[in-house]
Amino acid sequence: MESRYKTYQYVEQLPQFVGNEVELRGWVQNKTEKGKLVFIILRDGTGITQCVIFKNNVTEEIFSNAKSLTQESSIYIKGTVRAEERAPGGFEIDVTELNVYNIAKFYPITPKEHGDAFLMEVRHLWLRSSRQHAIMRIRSSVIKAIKDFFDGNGFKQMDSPILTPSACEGTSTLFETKYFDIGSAYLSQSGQLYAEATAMALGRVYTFGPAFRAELSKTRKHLTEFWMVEPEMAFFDLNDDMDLAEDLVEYIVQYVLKNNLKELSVLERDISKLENIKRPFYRLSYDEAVDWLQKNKIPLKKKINGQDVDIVPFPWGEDFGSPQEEALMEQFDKPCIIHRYPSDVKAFYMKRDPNNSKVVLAMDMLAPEKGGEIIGGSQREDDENLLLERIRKENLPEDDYQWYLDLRRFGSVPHSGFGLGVERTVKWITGASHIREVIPFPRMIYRIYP
RNA sequence: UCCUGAGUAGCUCAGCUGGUUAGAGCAUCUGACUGUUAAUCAGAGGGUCGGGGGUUCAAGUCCCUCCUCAGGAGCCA
Repeated sequence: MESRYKTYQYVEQLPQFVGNEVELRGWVQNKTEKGKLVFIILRDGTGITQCVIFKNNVTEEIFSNAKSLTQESSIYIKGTVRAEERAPGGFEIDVTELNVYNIAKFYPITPKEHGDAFLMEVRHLWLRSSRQHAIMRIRSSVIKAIKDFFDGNGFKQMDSPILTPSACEGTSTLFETKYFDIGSAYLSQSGQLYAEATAMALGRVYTFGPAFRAELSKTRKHLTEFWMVEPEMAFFDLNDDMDLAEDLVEYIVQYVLKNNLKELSVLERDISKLENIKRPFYRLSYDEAVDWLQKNKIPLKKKINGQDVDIVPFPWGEDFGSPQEEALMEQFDKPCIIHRYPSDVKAFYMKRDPNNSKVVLAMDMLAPEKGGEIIGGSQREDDENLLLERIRKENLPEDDYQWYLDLRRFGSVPHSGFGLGVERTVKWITGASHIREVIPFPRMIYRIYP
């Protein structure tokens, strides 16, 4: 689509301008001087290119302006594009004109190494660095892929409320805020329940928005504010749900491979590992997973009276923690879905397995290479009485769930859905070591600045 | 919240068993150089050693306390 708005020439278009004059606008990533030469690495958001200012080719004023440039100063340049092997990226601009928008003073992020704590303090500037730039472009691709996938498969997007009257799942700690005279409102931890209602109106829907958890998690895979896409499908059973989850993840990874090879290379990501992400993925029932843990003597780590205790063999009925998930995933080179968990460790809205009342029709997708849990989903309980029973058992406020029970009173149907964590997925695909790197401005316990 | 670890220049770090005026590289500023890629070379400026208290003739160093940050656990996307 041709833009109606003002367009400029960009670094990413340089190959088509070799031998011609271009005008570029951007920031000075680095500058070195060598007598009558000034080299500038110009960054314009689409890429970087080297610009050379040779004293004899420009006016005295331009040359002295070039010498006075500092890291991250913003400039306009005009010059001729030339293929140049010695330059990063293979192209170089012979500069004839230079205008300065702003001379940056004392940019704090130097080309040397920095610690994480410092970089988080200057997150608003850190985003300009090549690694963060690459991650943000991949994040944008992942979101585009998600929307394309659902839009192309007959889904309608619906938006769930962010302010909610009570907990969706009843378990997590929520952010609370005053809501006029009505009392308290809570920031949503999931749009799922509302997506279920909308699926009964539109058939197949997805909700895509932020989720908030006030838990005191302090790990490299948790944020207090994160983005989640949650499809919900009427007339889908657990198997349909798992098929859809696999298709989605395959589509996202292949989309990124098709569109972001340059970024993946900046991140030094092993492409072959991503190329391998094609259906079918692996699937294990919880029972099979527990068998494997027991055979391989993977313990359950528990705290009993303040003492760390390893329980072997792993007892049936306990939920998996990071140590179990990581051990299980070491054998796989593709994502693995674990399904049919004990009902006691899963949320109240999950449907009981008709073949085994001890388990629910739940599924989690774990990513390889320590990607961890990227998807959690289930077939939903569609029987009014069984659902009410679970709500009472978990001591949830029954009144708040009357509308949700209505969905089971007026034309209840089998339906399923899942939630995919955008940051967890981007972290896995990019190979980032910490989730805070894959969202522009991470919100974590102990950090809300900048 | 619990466990572990760390705070020394703008940044990354060194600083021994407590002992003279607190050290380096990068960044900043000045100068030199026509091919730099984290350029190099010469010079300059830059410090409440996280805060407070204590021990001592003497504390960046030892003790107490508070603060901040990082990693892990549980919870989960």
